[in-house]
Amino acid sequence: MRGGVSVARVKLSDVARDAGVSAATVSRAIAQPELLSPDTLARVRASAQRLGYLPDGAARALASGRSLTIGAIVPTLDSAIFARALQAMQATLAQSGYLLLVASHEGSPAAETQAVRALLGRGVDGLMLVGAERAPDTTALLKTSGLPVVLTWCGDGHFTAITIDNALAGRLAAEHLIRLGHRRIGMIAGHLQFNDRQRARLAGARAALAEAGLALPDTLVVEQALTLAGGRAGCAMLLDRDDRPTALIGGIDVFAIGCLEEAHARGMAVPDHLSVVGIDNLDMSAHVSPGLTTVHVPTGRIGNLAAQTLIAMIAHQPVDRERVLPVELVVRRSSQRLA
Amino acid sequence: MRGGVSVARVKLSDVARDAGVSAATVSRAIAQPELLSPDTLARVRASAQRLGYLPDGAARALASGRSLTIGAIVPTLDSAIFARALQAMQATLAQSGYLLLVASHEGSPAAETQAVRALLGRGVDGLMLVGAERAPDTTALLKTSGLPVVLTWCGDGHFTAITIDNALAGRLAAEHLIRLGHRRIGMIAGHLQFNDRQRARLAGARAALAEAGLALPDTLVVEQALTLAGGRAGCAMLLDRDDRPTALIGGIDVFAIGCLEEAHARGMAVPDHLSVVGIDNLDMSAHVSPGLTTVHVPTGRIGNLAAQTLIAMIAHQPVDRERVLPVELVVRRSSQRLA
DNA sequence: TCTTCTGATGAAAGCGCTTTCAGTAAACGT
DNA sequence: ACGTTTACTGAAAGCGCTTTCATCAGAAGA
Repeated sequence: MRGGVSVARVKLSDVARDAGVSAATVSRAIAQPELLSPDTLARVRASAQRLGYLPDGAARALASGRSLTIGAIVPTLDSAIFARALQAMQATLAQSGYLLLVASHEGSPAAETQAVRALLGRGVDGLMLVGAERAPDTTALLKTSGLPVVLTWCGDGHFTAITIDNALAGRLAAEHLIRLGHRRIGMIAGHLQFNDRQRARLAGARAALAEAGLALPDTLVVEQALTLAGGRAGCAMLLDRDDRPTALIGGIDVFAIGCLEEAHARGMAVPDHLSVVGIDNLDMSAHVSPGLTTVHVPTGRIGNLAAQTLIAMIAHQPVDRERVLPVELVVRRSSQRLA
Repeated sequence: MRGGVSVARVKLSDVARDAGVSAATVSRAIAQPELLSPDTLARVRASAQRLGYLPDGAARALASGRSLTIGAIVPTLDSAIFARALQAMQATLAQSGYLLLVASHEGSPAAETQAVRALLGRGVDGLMLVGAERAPDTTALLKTSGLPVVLTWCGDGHFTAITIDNALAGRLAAEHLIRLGHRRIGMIAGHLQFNDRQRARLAGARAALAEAGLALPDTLVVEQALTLAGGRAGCAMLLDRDDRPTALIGGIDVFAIGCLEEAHARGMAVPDHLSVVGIDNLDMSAHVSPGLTTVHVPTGRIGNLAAQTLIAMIAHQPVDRERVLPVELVVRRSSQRLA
C-alpha cells in the first residue's frame, strides 16, 4: 500500500482530467514536449502546475526502464578525494536531471559486491566505481547487467574508465626527490590490499628509484590506514630507523601532511632535515607549512568526466575506452636539495 | 522500453515458474519469509539463487509505495563535515537495506527546492536536510508530502531534528578566550545568508562577549566562503586592522586552520601573538601545529542519528522532536592566556 | 463426527507511468 | 480535387512487483 500520512498524491491521470487530455498527452508534455501543440502543452503545464503534480519516479522507471539515477560506489565518502569527486559528479549529473545514489565499501570487496547488487536492484542507469580491482563476483554482476559502468582512478582496459597514471604520480614524486640529491627515500602507502591506486603509486616510485640505481627496500615502505594519524604513525616508524630516510613520499597528501606534523612534533625541520612529497594536491596542501610539494591529481575533473561519460554511454554515444588525465608535479616548500 | 544491451533480466515470475510456486510466494519469500513453510522457502531461495534473481526496485517501489531509499540534501559533499555525516548516515542506512540518494545545493535556497522536488519525485522514503532555514516553497513541499524529514545541525521546532547548540559552540569558544584574558576578539564566519549554523555560532560568541562587558563590533567580524583560503583571507583582514584582535574565532575549524596558516606566513606566532579557536574539531585540527583549540561537534553522530531517526519514523515509531547533541570545548595549543 | 481455526498458498487486481499503434484533421503536392 | 504526408492526440497494453482476498488442507475443539 501507498505509505504514510501523506495526502493522496496528484497523479498523471488527475492532470489529464484537469487539462481535458489523455494520460498519454500529459506524459508527453513531460518527456517530449516538442510533440505537443503549443496550445495543449501550455494547458497541460498549467494544470500540472496548479495541481502541484510531481511525477512518480518509480512508475516512470518501471514503465520506461530508466531511473534517471546513477550509482557511485567509493571506498568512503569521508575522504577529501572522494567527497570532491562525488560532489563534482553530482553537480554534473544534476544538470542532466540525474540523481546520485551512493554507497561505500570501506575497503571490503565483499561489501562492494553487496553495494553493486543493491544499486543494480535499484535500477540505476549507470555505475561509477573506484579502481579496477574487485571481486570476480562483482565483475560478473556488472558484465551480465550490461549496465554502463565507469571506473575511476584506475582502469582495467575492459570497462570504460576515467583515470590518472598513478604509477607516473609515484614516479614524479620520486624523481623529484632523486633530482634533489636524496638517496634514502621512504614511502608511506595506504594498505595495498584492494587498493590498486596505492599499489601503482608505490610501483611507480620504486621504478623511478630503481632507474636511478636506488632501491626502495620493503623496510622503507610502510602501509598505513588512509588517515592523518596513519601518516604520522608511518612517518614515526620511518624516522625511528637507524638508516633514517632523508625524504619521504606520502601515497596520499594526507600522509604527507601527517609527516609534516610528525616531523614538527619531533622538532625536525622540514625541509631542512627532511623532505616530504605527497600525491593528490588537496586544497589543504597549499596551506600547510611548509607548503607541501605534491603531485596534482585532477580529482574534481575525474568526477565531472565520470558523470559525462556515463550520460554519454546511456545515450549510446561513443566514448573513449579510457581517458587518462594528466598529473603534474607541484613544487612547494616541503622538499629541498639534500644538504 | 527496457533499456540497453542487457540480457533479459530474470524476474519474479521466472523464479516462480522455476520453483513451481506462484509469484505471490516468491514475493513473500523476499519480504516476509516467516510466512512460508521452510520447505517452500528453501525451494524458492534456491531457484532465485540459481537464476541470479535480483528484484526490480522500481517495480517494488511502485507496488509497495516504499523505495528503500533515503534522500539527503547538503550544501556540498565537498566538505569534511558533510562528507563525514553522510558517510555515517550511509553506513547506518545500509545496515537496514536503505540506500542514500544525495543532492547538494551549494548555498542556494532555490537549488534546495529543486533538489527536494527531485528527491520527492524519486520516491524517497525519508529526507535529511541541513539547517532549518529554507525557502517557503521547500517547506511547503515537505509538509504536503507528509514524508519523514529530519533536519540536522539546526532545528526549527517543527520538523524532527538532530542538532547541536550552535550558539553554545560559539559561546564556548568565546568564553574560553575571555577566560584567557582576551578582550579584542575577532571572528571569521561563513556567509550568513542561508546558513543558520554560522549565524547561531556568531550570535553565541557575541552574547558571551556582551555578558563579559565586551563587544564584537561588526568590524571584527568578517564573512568568508567556507574554505581554507577564506579563513586565511579573513584572518588577513582582521590582522591588518589597527585595533588588531589578540584572538580569533573561526566559525568552522577550516577557518581557524586558515588563521594558523596566515599567522605562520606572517611570522606571527600562535599562540604567543595570536590565539585561535575553531568550531567542529576536524580530524585535522588535532594534527596541525599548534594543535587547534576548538569546540567538538559530533559530526558522525549527527549522521548516524539522522539515519536511525528516519528509519524509526518510517516504521511509525515515536521519535524525539529534537535531539540536541552535546558540544564540548577541546583545549589544545593554539590558545593561551593573553600576555 | 462436525465445526472452527490456523497456516500456507494462489489468483488477480492494481501501483502510476510510458509507449506502441491507430486514428483524425489539417496541410501539401500535383 | 484527391491521394499523401504531416502533426497531433488517444486507447490500451503492459513494466515487475505487492497485497488483498479467497482457498484449501489439516489441526484443534466441542
